[in-house]
Amino acid sequence: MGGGRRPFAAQPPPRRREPTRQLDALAEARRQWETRGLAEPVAMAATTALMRAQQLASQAVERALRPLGLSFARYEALMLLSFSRTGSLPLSKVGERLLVHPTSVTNTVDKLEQQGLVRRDRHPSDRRTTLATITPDGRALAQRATAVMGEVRFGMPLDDDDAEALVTLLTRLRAAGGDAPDAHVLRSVVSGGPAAQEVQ
Amino acid sequence: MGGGRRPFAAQPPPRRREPTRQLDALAEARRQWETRGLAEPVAMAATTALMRAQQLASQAVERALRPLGLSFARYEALMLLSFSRTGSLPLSKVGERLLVHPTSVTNTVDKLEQQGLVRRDRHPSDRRTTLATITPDGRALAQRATAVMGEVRFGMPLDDDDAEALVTLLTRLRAAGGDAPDAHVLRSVVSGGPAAQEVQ
DNA sequence: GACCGATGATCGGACGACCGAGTATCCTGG
DNA sequence: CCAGGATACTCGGTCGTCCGATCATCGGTC
Repeated sequence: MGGGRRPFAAQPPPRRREPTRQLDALAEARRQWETRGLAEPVAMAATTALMRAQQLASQAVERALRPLGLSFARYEALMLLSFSRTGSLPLSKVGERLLVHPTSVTNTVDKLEQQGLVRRDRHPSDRRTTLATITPDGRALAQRATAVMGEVRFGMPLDDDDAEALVTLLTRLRAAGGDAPDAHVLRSVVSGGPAAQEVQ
Repeated sequence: MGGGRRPFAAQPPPRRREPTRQLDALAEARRQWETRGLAEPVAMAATTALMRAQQLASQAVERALRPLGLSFARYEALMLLSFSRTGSLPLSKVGERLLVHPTSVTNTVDKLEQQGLVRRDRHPSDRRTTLATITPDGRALAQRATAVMGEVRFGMPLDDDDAEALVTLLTRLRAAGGDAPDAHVLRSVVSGGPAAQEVQ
């Protein structure tokens, strides 16, 4: 993280080293692709655009969160816990919701635990599973972080209309591309809708 | 990287451990956001969708490239060099085009060099700069990799129409969000800033 | 009740990207 | 000609993610 420019006002421009920008590297890449008759130029353009856009948003978000001692990954985990009824979830559940690898969850929770924002508890009945429980400090910080995230619009420079259109396209992408269900079980239980209820 | 599911056929489903999917964690997050009246729900949804989508595409791409011993970062660098007239570019140029931090370029070129795909040369006139030069092996591998990338459509599950729409939106995002022109203006203005503490 | 395939979490290792610093080298204004 | 700032690259350290493998536990089956 550390390139691009912070898209949003809020802060005074922090003097930092960054990859100097070129006019449009992506358009240039696409031009090359088409000129040379390489395969799937549109997909190529879409993927590279996707990666750059994510990079930009991610950088903006990480930058906003850093003063609070959080990363986006940890912030997400914290919010997830704060949404749960009891303030705690099995690590496996966290990974499932956040779509990250089990080892990443272990990692993230390690950090949050060191920071005193989360605690590890035993699961009452299943001794394999560990529960991550948000602490009062964790809740407090999550709230402050959410305020900050709102100020920078989550690193999303588009206005709500465009952002909504983006969500539509990306939802389609995720659906087509593998964000697929192992959810048969889950789904039937929860009463059919894609927008499932609170899963605990 | 190992989450999601590989959206494309090509390989036989490698039995691997992956974050088990849940129906739509993102829709759920948004529901929570709106229910609780938190700030900027649309931006939140767009950013999280962007990150997941990138993650999916990235995983698909990395997975396709791995058998060739390449990562997407290295593949991009290789293609960039292969597009240049002489097959070599200053490292700074590479970073600029690929929008990555100088240290990342050093890193990437180190790896490519170890693999014998790229060579480091002296710049004829400027002794500060190092040229990365693609080797014949590098060209050959880049070509094979491009074929593979075509087969998996660069990890892009959308069809060309949707992909094109996505490119349009993301281009707007990048334009609005900081993929901005070169920085001389900004630079000069910034000099007065006190120790850049970007506290909000 | 014992077996054996799933499941949950962790460890060690690898990558990519970043930041902060530090060393050369260029270049320009006085 | 030289000082001082800009530029190019590199090193050391952090973070997040993934993979492969390991260990304990669960749970269904025979």
